[in-house]
Amino acid sequence: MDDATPVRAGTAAWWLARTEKADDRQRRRRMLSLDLIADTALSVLDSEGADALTMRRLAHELRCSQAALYRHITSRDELVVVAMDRAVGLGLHAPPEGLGWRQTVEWQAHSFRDFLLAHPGLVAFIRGTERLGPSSLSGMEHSLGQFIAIGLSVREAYATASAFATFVVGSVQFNMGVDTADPDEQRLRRRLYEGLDPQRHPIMVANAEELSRVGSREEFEFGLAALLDAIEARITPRRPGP
Amino acid sequence: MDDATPVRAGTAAWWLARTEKADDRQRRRRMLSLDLIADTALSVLDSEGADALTMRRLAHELRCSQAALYRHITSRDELVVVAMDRAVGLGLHAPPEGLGWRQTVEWQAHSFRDFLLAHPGLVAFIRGTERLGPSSLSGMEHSLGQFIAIGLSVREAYATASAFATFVVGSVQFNMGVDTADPDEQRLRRRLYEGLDPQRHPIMVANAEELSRVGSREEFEFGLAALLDAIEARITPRRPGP
DNA sequence: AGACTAAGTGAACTCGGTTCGCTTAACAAG
DNA sequence: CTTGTTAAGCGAACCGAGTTCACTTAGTCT
Repeated sequence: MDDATPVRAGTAAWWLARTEKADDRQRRRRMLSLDLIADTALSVLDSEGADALTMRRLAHELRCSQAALYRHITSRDELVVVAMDRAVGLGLHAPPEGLGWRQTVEWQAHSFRDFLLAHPGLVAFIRGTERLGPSSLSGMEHSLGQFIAIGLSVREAYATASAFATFVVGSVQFNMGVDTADPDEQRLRRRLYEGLDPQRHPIMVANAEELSRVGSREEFEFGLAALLDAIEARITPRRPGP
Repeated sequence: MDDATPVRAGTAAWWLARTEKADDRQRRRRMLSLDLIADTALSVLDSEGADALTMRRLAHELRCSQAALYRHITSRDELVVVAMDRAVGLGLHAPPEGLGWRQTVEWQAHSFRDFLLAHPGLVAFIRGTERLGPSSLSGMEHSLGQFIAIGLSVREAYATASAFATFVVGSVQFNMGVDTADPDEQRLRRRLYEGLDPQRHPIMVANAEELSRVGSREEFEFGLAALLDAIEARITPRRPGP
């Protein structure tokens, strides 16, 4: 049997296989469906985080047995991938029309970040375009169009869009679970910085107070502006001067 | 008992508590020590990935019982945090002296990325500075110094350094487990792009061939250059024009 | 009506992390 | 040297996760 090849969930091969047999499903109709499972998984994921999403919990929520779930998905890994794409399909919207490219990209970046912050359970599972479903690629498509329209090559556009996605994901992942605006958290961070070896970390010790108050949003805005500036710098030389 | 507060491993509070009682350890000497455990965990992590690192496996490797591990570590979470800091302490080196700021930062970014690629098991556990141990903060300290030296405020320097770290982490995390240079992988990606709905993804369908060949390194270099350019622009706002 | 097959079930199985009560060994004081 | 104290370590369990298996149920198609 040659189809025993272990196809990792979310890979290109996997998505191909899934879309190919998508129509075969739902002929025998019962209650359970892939979408229903994905939606339920998503609601658990959002309300109680990644750890709360267990097969038992999901089965209980759907009032079916655990084993029944395996008729629609082959593993928990796959479940997460499907739920992720569903979330993206539901939660990621196209940017408003009529904005300039810079504002559009900015809008997308913020929108993507807000989306991830709204679904903290998903962040850990995010991977690159190789692991995204069709829904997840829509935002990418839009970015590509924008970047190509302003003069980047297809290749550059892809690298640029990926860089943005990378940065957004990194930003959220990097600051997962820590509320940098929480005064208690700030105080702890200050004490941590102050307690470092002044020989090895002179700056952090000296500026503990100030550093403890820099939030994750500040860092995000800086990086975002930097990427935008870089694009601007890259396309303006080719523009006919004023 | 007020110290029953659940202190999450890796948080500022946790590191403070740990350093405070660090000297109490190792008085009664036996075979096991925190460093030994961390080193062993690391070697398992590096050679066989995050999933292979189980308490049973670790105990077997150290030829002790699982329960013995809990004399030094209170949970698997904590184990990972400790191992991480140990890895950073061992694997992250200071940049060579005498480079300009731009080259230094570039060196650091590449060094950090290479480090993460060399320890793929660690990436999933990376969090922001709030969750880093003293060793992990050394690179940050160096960056801060550089950025302040070239004219950024402490606050800006921190946001900037964080943005770099964020981007590096995001880049590795985003492309975890996918070898973009692998021809098979490229072929699959191309087929995936080609198979998309041309209505919704016209650009990706039309440029499937080209897109499938853009690697993760390309994206990384673009973003890195962008961040560096942004700093340059920020510190030389009004350079006397030619 | 009967064969076929997908959907769903309940009970297991395996393998994680973690806890419990116990033993062992190092040290300090008498 | 003995003895009390305490940290280090042990074996065996416990609990909860993902997954599989043999089986039943209910549509669908001759």
